[in-house]
Amino acid sequence: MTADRRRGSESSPTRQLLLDETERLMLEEGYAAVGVRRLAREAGVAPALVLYYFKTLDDLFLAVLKRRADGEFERQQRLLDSKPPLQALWELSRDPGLALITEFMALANHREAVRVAFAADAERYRKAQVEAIMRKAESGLPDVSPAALVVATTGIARILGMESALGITGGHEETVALIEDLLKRFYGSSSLAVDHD
Amino acid sequence: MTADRRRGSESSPTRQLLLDETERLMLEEGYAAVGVRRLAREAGVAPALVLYYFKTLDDLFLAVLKRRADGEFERQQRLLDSKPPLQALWELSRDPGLALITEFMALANHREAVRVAFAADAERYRKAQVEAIMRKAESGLPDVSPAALVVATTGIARILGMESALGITGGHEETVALIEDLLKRFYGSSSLAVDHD
DNA sequence: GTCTATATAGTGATAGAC
DNA sequence: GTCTATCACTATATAGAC
Repeated sequence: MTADRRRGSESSPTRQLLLDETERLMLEEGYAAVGVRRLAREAGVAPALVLYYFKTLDDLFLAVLKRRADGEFERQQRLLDSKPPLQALWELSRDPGLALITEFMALANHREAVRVAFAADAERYRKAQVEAIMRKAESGLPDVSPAALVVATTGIARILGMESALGITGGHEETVALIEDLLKRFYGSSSLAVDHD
Repeated sequence: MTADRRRGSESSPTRQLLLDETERLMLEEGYAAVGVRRLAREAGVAPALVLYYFKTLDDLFLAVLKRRADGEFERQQRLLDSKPPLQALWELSRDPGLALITEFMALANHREAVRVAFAADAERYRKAQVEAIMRKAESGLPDVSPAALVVATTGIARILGMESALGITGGHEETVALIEDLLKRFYGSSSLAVDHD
């Protein structure tokens, strides 16, 4: 299973370094900044070495996506179980660290292989989120579809993040206040001070 | 004012054709498919002619954005005044024709000139939307910030469109049902059957 | 207003030496 | 596992003929 799409071992330090630098480049300059030569320069290796570990750029992006998705899924599950799930979701989706997701969303529009993998991950995450809501459904929860709550909550959080990145901020404060007020009403008035880190 | 960024008259049929083909390419294959050679081939002209009308690719994208923004703004204002504004906004933001906006959003991440112009347009649209809500604020409207309602309504609609384009559909039906139910409660139970065209 | 021809630089990817 | 050298192709942009 390791034979034809990739050379080198999965645990190779160089390979990990290339994945790290790819994530950094995507976050700091966008996915378009990631190329064989540029990535090699950032990592301090020869361009051909990038293609030794990742036969194509698709393979590189897919590897970044996979490493992220696995790690983040576990983090999500932990948070979903540690506090009211909708509130956990709101905080998770507003985490600036999730900017990489936005970048992958854009990338998915232009690379079919990434699109397929990204969509599969997104559905997997969403399924787990809906299940967490249903699992912990308490009396305070309104009589609406858990799936709709998940989509609306994460969707608004992500739109706010995307717009902010473009310098669009009109109405953002009011929207954050509205959502956090609604969460407060759903879950009672425990502190909702969101700390991102 | 026509001198140094562009040659050719603003009403030139060839220029209009290039703008049309750019929009079509962006919608069908994404902004990355738009280049001097490709666009020229699609329009059936020589590559250099593209650069005769648009000195740089930035100028081309900016011209597409401007032509769209002007036309759509008028359409938005008409719809905002012809029916309950939040409902108008929901329908407007779900119009598949707005997929071009998503493409520009992605493009804005990678072209500073486009980012600035796009952000200015977005703030202008949002301002007009909030004003329409306030202008027609009726008894049925809930006691929440009009700006928050605008951001949430348009944001959810746009996220649904973006996800659909990637093949992510989990929870979408439920979300549409939730929003349309809320709109019904806000505005009474007049027909909400959405017709996109 | 439209074209050909070209300049300069970039890209992803491969072969093969070490 | 890492390198140099190179292939084939694309990019934006310009100069100047018609």
